[in-house]
Amino acid sequence: MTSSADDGRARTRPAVLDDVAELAGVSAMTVSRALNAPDRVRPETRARVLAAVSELGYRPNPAARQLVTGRSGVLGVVSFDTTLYGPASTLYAIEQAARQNDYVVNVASLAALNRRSIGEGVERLRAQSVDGIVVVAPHESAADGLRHLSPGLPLVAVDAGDDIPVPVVMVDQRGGAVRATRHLLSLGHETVWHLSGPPDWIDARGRVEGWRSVLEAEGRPVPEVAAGDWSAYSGYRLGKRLADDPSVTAVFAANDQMTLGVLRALREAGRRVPEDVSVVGFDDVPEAAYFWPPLTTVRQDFGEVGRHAFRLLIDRIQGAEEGGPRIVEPELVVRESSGPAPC
Amino acid sequence: MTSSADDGRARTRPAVLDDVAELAGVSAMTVSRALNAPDRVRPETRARVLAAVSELGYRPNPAARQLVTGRSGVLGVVSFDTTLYGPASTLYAIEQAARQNDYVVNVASLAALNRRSIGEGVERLRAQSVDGIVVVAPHESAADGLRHLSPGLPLVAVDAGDDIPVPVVMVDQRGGAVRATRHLLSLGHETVWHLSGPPDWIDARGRVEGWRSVLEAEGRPVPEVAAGDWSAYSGYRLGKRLADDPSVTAVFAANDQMTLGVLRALREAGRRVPEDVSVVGFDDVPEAAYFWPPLTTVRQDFGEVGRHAFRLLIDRIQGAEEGGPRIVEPELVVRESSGPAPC
DNA sequence: GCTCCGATTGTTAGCGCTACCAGAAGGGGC
DNA sequence: GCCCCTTCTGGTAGCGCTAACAATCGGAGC
Repeated sequence: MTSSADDGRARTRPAVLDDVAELAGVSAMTVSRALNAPDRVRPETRARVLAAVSELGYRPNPAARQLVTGRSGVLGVVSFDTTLYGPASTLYAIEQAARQNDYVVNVASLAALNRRSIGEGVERLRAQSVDGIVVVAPHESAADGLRHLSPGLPLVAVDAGDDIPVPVVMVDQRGGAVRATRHLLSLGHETVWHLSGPPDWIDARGRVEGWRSVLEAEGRPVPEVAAGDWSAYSGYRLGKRLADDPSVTAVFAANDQMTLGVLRALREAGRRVPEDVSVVGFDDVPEAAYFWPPLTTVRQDFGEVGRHAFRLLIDRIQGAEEGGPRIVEPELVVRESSGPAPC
Repeated sequence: MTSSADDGRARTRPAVLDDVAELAGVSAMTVSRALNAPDRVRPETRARVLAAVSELGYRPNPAARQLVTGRSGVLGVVSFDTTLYGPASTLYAIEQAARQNDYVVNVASLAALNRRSIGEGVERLRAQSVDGIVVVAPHESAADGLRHLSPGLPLVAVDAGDDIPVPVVMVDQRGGAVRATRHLLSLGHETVWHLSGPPDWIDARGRVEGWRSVLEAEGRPVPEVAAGDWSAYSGYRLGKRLADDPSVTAVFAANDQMTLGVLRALREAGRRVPEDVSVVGFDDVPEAAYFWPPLTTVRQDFGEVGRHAFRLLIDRIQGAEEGGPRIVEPELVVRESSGPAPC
């Protein structure tokens, strides 16, 4: 009865728990329970409460709840350049998984990539009291940054190398590169040239290692590695050099964008793919099947990576022990850019 | 003095405002001011406070602050599939702008696109009490969803059409399509075929309109529009049909991915680009310059879009009047996929 | 009939911070 | 010397919620 005035003045301020309690004729605590622990309240009571909730359009105030429970229901994702296909896909998968588990996701995209920026990203999220953080930054500076973080916040890293003190989800870059290189050798090529990503990126390194290990194991010549920056432009620039060398018959480039540049360089030099030169990429971006020729490449399942990262983080938040790294195996997708070595 | 025990037990719980106050020998209120309104505190006092803050590693509790101020410092972004280049770039720009203004960004990626999912995305963010929301979902269902939202939360839409009750940032899709179409006509082509995006997407519609308006104004035949789904595959499939029709000499596709598919279809049919057929895309994704041939396309400045959206949202949050829509003009980038009509 | 138990609801206190109002201290004007 | 005004600092209360305990009630068990 005392609130009848409220009805008159229409809804001037949003409803709070007490308003619901009053309307339902119960205590605030009961409303709280009806919402958070339904089976600790008699069904009729709960029905009355829910009716009041919906009549008033009540929304729980997360700040108030967090203040007392200490949990926010927010996860943070720190990532380098979420414009790139890999990070964007990983972020997306994390976000989907989070939603299904009633978490929401805060992002901190890094414009630069160095130890400081990682730390800043983490701090920025921590200042919002997220419950945990996924760091997606497969760069040596990230590994470095992670080693110097103040502890106390559940944290998971993606592709950050295995020598860091946090649980990690990794794509087996090495294995992917091994598959790509073996594939080319099995087609009869004498050896394989590699255009790598930036050497300070963890996954670029893994791909170089995998490629090299196969050549060495097979006793093949190991050509010098040229490093690009993941961009199609760098692939084009480095590809031009390879195109001029008639002994080059097989190229493995560190990602699909670079490969696109290589394809263009080869074409401009009049070398046919795959008749004269075979080309293999990495990632399997959605467009790769429509490159010309359709690209043989190594598919990374970023969705899987994101889901693992989420799971791992939740486990950490709930206090589980730190397990070993979760490894996601990439898969060779053979299309038409690779073929038998020319005679 | 009363806290000397704390030092002994090492840091068992995180420092709070009172701890800082005690260490600095001031009241909690003064600490709060030193941190939030530095010029309302004597410099020496502030220095003492800051020293105490850093000695204790104090971090303000955002939940507590929000509870009393009513503001969270969090912005929400609702977007469809942040894996796509456009949404990802817009999100990225918003995030960068937000960071520079001490906001953080909470994402809700939509897996499906319909009125309900938009509403759910907004509700999910609102339940976290974000200070405002940007909806990046250039789809008619978004416009629809936005019309049915409960009010009271600052909201800005990106590319959502101009008939909705929220401020909006738009790329002038029509203008971009006009430029692309005029460019092709100016090269001597009799008319231009269009492969559109899904017709329920606002920007797909704008591009169709722009294209059609030029043809009609110039009195050219208006070929039937075939609608794809933005994917390279759909471009390929529809492109095959065009490739079989020798009267087709100029194609404008609704985005760069679809254009990639078209290029492949043309090549498979033995039609040369640009000698036999000219092709123009839309977006200017980073790879477009490395397609074969390098793609003439219409560049959208997603960074600009994101920055505008952020600005607009902040203005709304601070209670500014709703201005007209902000329009971002796209720009034609001429490369080598378009050339003179064959004689 | 009385005790005891579980199921249900209520009461109290406090999470960490800032708005609001007071009070104290210092400086200028007469 | 006194008053007023500005500058700085402190006390009090309360934001909206839930943890922890207390209270109540109906019925089972004897």
